[in-house]
Amino acid sequence: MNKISKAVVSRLPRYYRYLDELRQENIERISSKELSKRMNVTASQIRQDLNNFGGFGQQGYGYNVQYLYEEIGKLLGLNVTHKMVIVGAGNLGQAIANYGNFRNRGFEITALFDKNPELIGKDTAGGKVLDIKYLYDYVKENNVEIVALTLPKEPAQKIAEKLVECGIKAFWNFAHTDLGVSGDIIVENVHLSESLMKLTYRISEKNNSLNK
Amino acid sequence: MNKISKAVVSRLPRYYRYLDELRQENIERISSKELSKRMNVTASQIRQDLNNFGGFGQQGYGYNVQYLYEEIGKLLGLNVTHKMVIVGAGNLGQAIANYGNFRNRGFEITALFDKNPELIGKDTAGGKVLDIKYLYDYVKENNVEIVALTLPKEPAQKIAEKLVECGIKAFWNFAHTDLGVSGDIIVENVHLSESLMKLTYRISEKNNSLNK
DNA sequence: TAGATTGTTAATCGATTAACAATC
DNA sequence: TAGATTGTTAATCGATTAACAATC
Repeated sequence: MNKISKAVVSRLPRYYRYLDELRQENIERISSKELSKRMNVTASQIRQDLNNFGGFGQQGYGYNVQYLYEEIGKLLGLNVTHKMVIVGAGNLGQAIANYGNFRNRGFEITALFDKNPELIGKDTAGGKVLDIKYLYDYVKENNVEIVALTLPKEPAQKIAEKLVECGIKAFWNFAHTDLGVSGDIIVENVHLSESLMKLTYRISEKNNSLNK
Repeated sequence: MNKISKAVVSRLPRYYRYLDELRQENIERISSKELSKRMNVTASQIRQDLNNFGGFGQQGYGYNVQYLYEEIGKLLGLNVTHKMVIVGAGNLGQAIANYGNFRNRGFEITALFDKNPELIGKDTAGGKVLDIKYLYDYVKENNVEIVALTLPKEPAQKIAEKLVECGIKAFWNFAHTDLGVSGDIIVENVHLSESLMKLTYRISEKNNSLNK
């Protein structure tokens, strides 16, 4: 299979979300044209995107909602279980641990880690908060696949490096830094402050154009 | 000023972050070439991006770090105060309220809102949690500019519509839905589950290529 | 069979990179 | 002045849209 472009991959979860909604509305089939109207994109883009992965549709019919939903789910790796732990059990770490939908989608959060004694022992929907000193043994013994980093950037960087040595190959990074880890390690960043700045950029832009 | 492309805008916060680090290292000037090495982008892209907004550099010298930092800050609207409230005072809402750096960057979080009586009255760094029934009067009386939506999608959609009627023009949306609000309303989305799916896409992709 | 709609090729558009003249 | 490095134009690359033949 050819390398799929980043732009296409980043649209897959949105297709998945819309197909889930269609499913819940008991809609059986949908054409690229109809879907394009719902999603506010071009029908051409939908067909091009899906055809990167082979033909999911049928001429004259469109796409079967349930089938396409499942196929995209497989592409997104949602047909297998992913073991994840959370490092940093503050509000953000707890928010992720307690978000039920992750579990429904095959994510198995089994523990949180923190150095703060007041948090250690606390119960969440994603398991107990453990002392961070047990982190490295834990990930090795439990075949953890993904580590979510919800802590400040300096410890995040150090801990990530040690986790790479323990064999971790995928990070969901909320720390405000680009983790400096080697190229074959997967890092998906969520930079909340950068998102907020994009919002205020657009506010300023709008204000400037009004005062022109 | 011509319309700046989305791709350029989305890179500005990252420039801003790197310039802040340079500043803290007391580095006075930097060339596009040096910065490109640090940031892992091309020097050409940096110069092109910055020139969308006018000449911030000087031939033979490069860019003055402090000056460029401030100018990008202005572009991002960080030179003015932004009043924000948070709707949904669960872990995620509290995480945002308690994140100190927002305040340093000119964001003024003055209250959270929730319908849950157990949360109402609770104190955070972003003010008290108030009963959601006071939300609409509050935003009107306090000239709130941005509303962060950290609650499930159904109430998020309804509340957003009512807030638009109250004059709110910018949403920072964490609900798993594309807010259906009119075109001149600014919506910046943070879809955590979509981010996590992009991560697992890359994990599957990698596993598939190993088993080929 | 006729109509609908995909899969896919071709055309367009936009973003990134390269090159270099301008200038500090 | 000579060297360095920007600002900016031109070339390349990639992504999106349009068009249409294939086919259900």
